[in-house]
Amino acid sequence: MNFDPDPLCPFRRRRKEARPSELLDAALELFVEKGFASTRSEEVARRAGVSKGTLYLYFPSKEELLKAVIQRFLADPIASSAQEADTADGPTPEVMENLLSDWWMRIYDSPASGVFKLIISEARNFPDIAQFYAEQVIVPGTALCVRLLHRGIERGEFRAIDIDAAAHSILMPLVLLCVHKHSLEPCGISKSLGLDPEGFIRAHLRLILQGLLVRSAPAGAAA
Amino acid sequence: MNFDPDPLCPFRRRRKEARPSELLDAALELFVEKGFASTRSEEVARRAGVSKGTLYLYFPSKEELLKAVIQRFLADPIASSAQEADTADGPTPEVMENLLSDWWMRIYDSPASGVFKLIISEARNFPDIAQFYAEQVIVPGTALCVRLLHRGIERGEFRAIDIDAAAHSILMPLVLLCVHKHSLEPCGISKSLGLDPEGFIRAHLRLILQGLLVRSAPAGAAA
Amino acid sequence: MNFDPDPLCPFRRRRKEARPSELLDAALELFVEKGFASTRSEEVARRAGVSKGTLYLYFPSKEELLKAVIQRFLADPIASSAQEADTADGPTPEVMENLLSDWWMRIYDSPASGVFKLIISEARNFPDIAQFYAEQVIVPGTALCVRLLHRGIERGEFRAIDIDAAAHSILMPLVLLCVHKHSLEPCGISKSLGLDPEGFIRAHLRLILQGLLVRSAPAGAAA
Amino acid sequence: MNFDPDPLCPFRRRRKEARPSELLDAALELFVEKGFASTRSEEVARRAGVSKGTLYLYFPSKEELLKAVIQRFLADPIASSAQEADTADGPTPEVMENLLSDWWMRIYDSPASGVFKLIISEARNFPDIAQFYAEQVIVPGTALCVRLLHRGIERGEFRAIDIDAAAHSILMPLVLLCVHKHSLEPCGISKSLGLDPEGFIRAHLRLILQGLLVRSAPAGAAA
DNA sequence: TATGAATGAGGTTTCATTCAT
DNA sequence: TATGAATGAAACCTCATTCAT
Repeated sequence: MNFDPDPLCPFRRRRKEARPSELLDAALELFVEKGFASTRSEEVARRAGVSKGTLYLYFPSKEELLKAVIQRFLADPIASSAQEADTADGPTPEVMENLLSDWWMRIYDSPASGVFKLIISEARNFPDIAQFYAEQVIVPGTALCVRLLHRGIERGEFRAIDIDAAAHSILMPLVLLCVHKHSLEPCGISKSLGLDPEGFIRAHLRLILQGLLVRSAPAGAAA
Repeated sequence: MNFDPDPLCPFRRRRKEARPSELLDAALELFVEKGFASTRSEEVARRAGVSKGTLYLYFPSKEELLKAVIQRFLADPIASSAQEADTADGPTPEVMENLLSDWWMRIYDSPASGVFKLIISEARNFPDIAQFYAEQVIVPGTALCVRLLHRGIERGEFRAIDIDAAAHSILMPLVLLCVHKHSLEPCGISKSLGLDPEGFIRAHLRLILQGLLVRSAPAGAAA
Repeated sequence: MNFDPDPLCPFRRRRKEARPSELLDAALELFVEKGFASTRSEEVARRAGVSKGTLYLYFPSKEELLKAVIQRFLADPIASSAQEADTADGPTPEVMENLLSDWWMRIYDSPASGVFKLIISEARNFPDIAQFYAEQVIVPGTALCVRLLHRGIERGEFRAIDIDAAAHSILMPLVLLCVHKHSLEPCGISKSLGLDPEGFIRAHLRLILQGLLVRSAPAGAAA
Repeated sequence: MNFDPDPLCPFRRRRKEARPSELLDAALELFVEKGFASTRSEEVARRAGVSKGTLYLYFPSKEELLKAVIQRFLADPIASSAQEADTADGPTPEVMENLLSDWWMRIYDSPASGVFKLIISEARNFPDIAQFYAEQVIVPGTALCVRLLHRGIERGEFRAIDIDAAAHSILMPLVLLCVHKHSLEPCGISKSLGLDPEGFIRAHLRLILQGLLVRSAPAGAAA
């Protein structure tokens, strides 16, 4: 019944090879938007422009699709971009303020920002996802930050604080910013936060650098 | 007109009055643990020690149960405790370090800490919950923090920084700490953070107060 | 705990004895209104002014309640009143027009009229109800009608038609009138019928008596 | 733009197009037999030879299925066949006796006869069904009858009786005959009626035409 | 006798997954 | 490869019935 002599013309091949990616894009969007359990697999397929059955040609189950989504949107943009931060040069405070904010804004603006919300929501139902997240994001992300703090301390730019705690003080608001982008903001709660992300990130880093306390007055002061 | 014998013996009454609370406790646990959509209503009932039907005697639907959970665990422990913080006295840095960490540890230790994860996960599916959270938690929580910052600036203790941004720099890690308690930690990822919550909160607040930079005062000073 | 020295004061006794009747009234109303399956037993209890449990003190199940409803509203008003019709005297056409329409209007105006709808709806689910209806209503009702027709024929007032068929021609519209009262009319369809019941019944009987055809013309005619 | 192979083979298409009809047939049978509320949707599916889920592929809910049943079995066989009756010719009494009894026997013998019982039972629960019935059946059905009566009167064949009332005297027993076919008869009560439908219909129409009264013509006449 | 909290079987509906074409 | 009709397990919710008080 099928006379098609060329079952893989260039066009179809391109479509075919793009399918998994289109499905992953659609799945990320929907999983972040509605949660994993509340997203129907048919909806993912439809948003990717294919039918329900086709989804199952590429992913054996909805759960495997979730894992593929995490894999795809975690490994690439976060871990890879972390490396370039190490090549930075110059005074560490400037590196932190500029490079860190640029680095995170790329994450914030990318679809990967939704992965944070997704993982928070689904971690307990899929513990190996949590494990994967810890290894692929938390470890390299904090390591990047820790290296910067180390450098600053060694260079005499930073005080000798608790490096691990400081890394989290620095990064956690950035993570929550991504989370809010996909949870509260779509509900119109951005006003409550009152902050544009870029502005907040820079203000945040500057506050971490300088602290709240009034700078040592002419004569000795400060706690 | 009513000749019936006492319609509710003490025992029955006590059970009846306790039921909603027991159901809400069970529901919070499970909604936080597995997510709203993945929690079967019968499971909530069973954890509260009653049968499926009994749940529907007290809440007309699973969705209304969710709303009641949010209402119960948001209004009471978070918003109310925020008031006492205002009565504090003494140097603002100390108030921040002591009172703020105590205040938040009470939240962290209470079952209400799970509400943060729950709201992040469900906000987009139930936008009025997001609204409620903004009004009941974000607004009073940041207002408390903003008042403290104000006081510090007016007293000359704090630099004149962007108060709103600073409030978020202070609070967001505390929120994410609660979120992690219910998402990553149960998966055994607490080691990655490498920090006990109380220690981190104090270190975090001290970092915010003092900043990273070495005190470069004209004459030697600074801690 | 119960000090009541007189557990059956006159008032309570009266209530108690009235209970089954009140429950049957409420049950008839609701079964006719919503159908047996769609009526919740609690609703019956509430409309009778008692609680759910009390219903089960008087009737062992919802199904037995239905049977009691049928028994109560079938035996009494229909079968009993049929007897008096036999005592009538005078020209049979007048008896039919007057007595029959009075008799049926009493049925139509009584709550028993709803029983017709109820039985039509539930007969197949409860075949012994159908049997009971046939014995208690159809048989005596048609018998009454048959006797009247007999009398008219014997007296030379009526033509010698098929008596059984004629009885049904006479009675069926009266039955359907009762059915419509409880099915279409509450939906505002009375206008479509365009007839007040009393007027229709008299017109109907007169038509049956006189027929449609033009009365035998001066010279012989008619089919 | 669509390179997919034929999306619906003939076999699948035929099944798909037949499904709704098969489901409606099964639904009518069961709704008439057991009532709407007492019919489980799975039972409808099974009688149509499909599974529970398939039913919901074609009808969004049990209630919509009911409405589709009414629509299907009302518009087609009753209203449409009413038109042909108007094309009749010849003496009106004969038209009434022959055509009307044929017309109604077709209704009686078709599955649509059950719709009368169904509507009587469910009208109050679904008022728009009652409305639909009034518009689609009562109005055209009585209009057909009214036209016949009109013609008879204008031609001098019929006396000038109350046309609307007469139409109901004619039609109501026919309707109740259909109702009984699906309520009492399956319970074995046909004997009480003692009449085969066709015989009764003809006897009924003849009685309506001729009346009960003996022809008291000046000169001898009458059948 | 009367209550109404509690139960759980059973009904409606959804949706991940399969498979014939 | 791609489709979408079909399935049936499982979820939500209802309600007849029980029973401790």
